[in-house]
Amino acid sequence: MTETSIERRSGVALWRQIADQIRQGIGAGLGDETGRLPTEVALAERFGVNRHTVRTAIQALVQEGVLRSEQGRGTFVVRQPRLSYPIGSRTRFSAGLEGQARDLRGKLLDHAYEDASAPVAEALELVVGAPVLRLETMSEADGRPISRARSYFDAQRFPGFERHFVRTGSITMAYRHFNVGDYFRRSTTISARHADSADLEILKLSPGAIVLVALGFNVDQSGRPIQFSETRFSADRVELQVGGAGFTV
Amino acid sequence: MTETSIERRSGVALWRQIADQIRQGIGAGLGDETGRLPTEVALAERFGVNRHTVRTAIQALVQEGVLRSEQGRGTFVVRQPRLSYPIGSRTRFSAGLEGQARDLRGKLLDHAYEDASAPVAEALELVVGAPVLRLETMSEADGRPISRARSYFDAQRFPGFERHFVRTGSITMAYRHFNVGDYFRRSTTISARHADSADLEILKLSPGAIVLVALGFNVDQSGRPIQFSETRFSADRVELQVGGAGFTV
DNA sequence: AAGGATTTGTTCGTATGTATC
DNA sequence: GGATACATACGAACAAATCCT
Repeated sequence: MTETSIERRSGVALWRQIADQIRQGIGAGLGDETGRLPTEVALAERFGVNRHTVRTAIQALVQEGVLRSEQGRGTFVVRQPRLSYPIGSRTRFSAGLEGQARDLRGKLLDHAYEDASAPVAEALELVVGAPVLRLETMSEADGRPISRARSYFDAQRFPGFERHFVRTGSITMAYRHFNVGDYFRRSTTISARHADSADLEILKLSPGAIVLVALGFNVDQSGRPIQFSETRFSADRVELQVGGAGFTV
Repeated sequence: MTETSIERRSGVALWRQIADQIRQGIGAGLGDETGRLPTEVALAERFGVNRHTVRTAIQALVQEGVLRSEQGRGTFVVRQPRLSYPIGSRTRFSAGLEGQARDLRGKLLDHAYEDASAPVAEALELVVGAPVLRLETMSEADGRPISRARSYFDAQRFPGFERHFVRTGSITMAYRHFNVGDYFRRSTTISARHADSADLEILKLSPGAIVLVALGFNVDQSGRPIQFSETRFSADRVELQVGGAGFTV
């Protein structure tokens, strides 16, 4: 379903283009049943480049944890299927990924009380400058970084929200302390871009990696906005699932 | 909401990274109300690079049609807001983008009758090797390439489907000739990756560009699968919208 | 058990592209 | 525009680990 091709003088180094193609190819079943890649010489011939260039690409992917090289034996795919993250009216981090990973956890990286900027104020239906809580979080599945998120909450309605989140490790549980028993995802807007330096560090990606960006907008049972967030998923580790698979749209 | 950052020794030339950031920044409102970019000197300072490097980036974007430079006046954004493509149970190309562009059209690039591969057969609930129709299409909004898609249909249920599509320019209309009055999007799986060479050519992208990949799965009113497709959207031109904005989830 | 073939790992040198000043 | 520094890519040769006969 994907053709291989390399563009010279494109501003993107050949080794990076090759690394990207190999990374893609893995999802499409590159490598035989044992997970073994073609030899470096074969790959060099196939891409029309020197063996060194292929080696640089492979080293980047080894660094990333996608491949594993063994002298004398070959280079092998480290099997790590992409997590499927459900998006729908009941979107929640923990509930969606259960069964796909043994160890799921959310971490609070940072938090601050700020004055709402125009887009944040509009999303939360507050006035510009109203106090809001900004939460910087990240999530891991079996030790692999999956996503990072920046979320905004009405600081007057949810004072000390971050403490409840830290104690329970869950947004859903933290809401309970403010009598929000249930809540819904009103809308999600999905785009994609290159990872910035903060993404690279937090999600442990290599330069040039892609992130899926989901702008989410949650409301409580009465339809009042309670959360506005931007979540960035590592595009190599996650796909977003809308509908199907027996969950409520 | 997005930090600007440039990575040296990343395998991506600085001018390309800067071009990517400017392209993204345009969607986020970079440039003042007249669409004028900061001066080359200011941009160079902001990105921490030499002015020549910024010039190379700008020249690439001018070539791409995103910017326009005028000697003595400045560099200006050619306004082209990102289209918002709704994804839900009633996902249709034409209906979703109405009002966002004046001229919407779908083109048939290629078609062929083939034997179903394993994943296609599974999605359409056919046996492996059953005859299927493969359609290669693309779509444009006001002359800009928006997406390309590869779709599979049960060839026995929809013989000559491609002719009806060519005549009407619409999948929805083509279904009518086979007594499928209505149909639904059962599920959509979204991922992102670097554009391959076919993407670059068909969508008129530059190397290193990102595509949003949506694996979609349509069923008729009785719940029988009727279409399986992979659509690739230019991530710079389109965002995907799930829920909200007054359309049925 | 021995040795040749295969495959990855390392080290030279050279040319070109990218970015700075 | 020209000089300089560094990253990228190529080519050739050899070392080290593994596999197969």
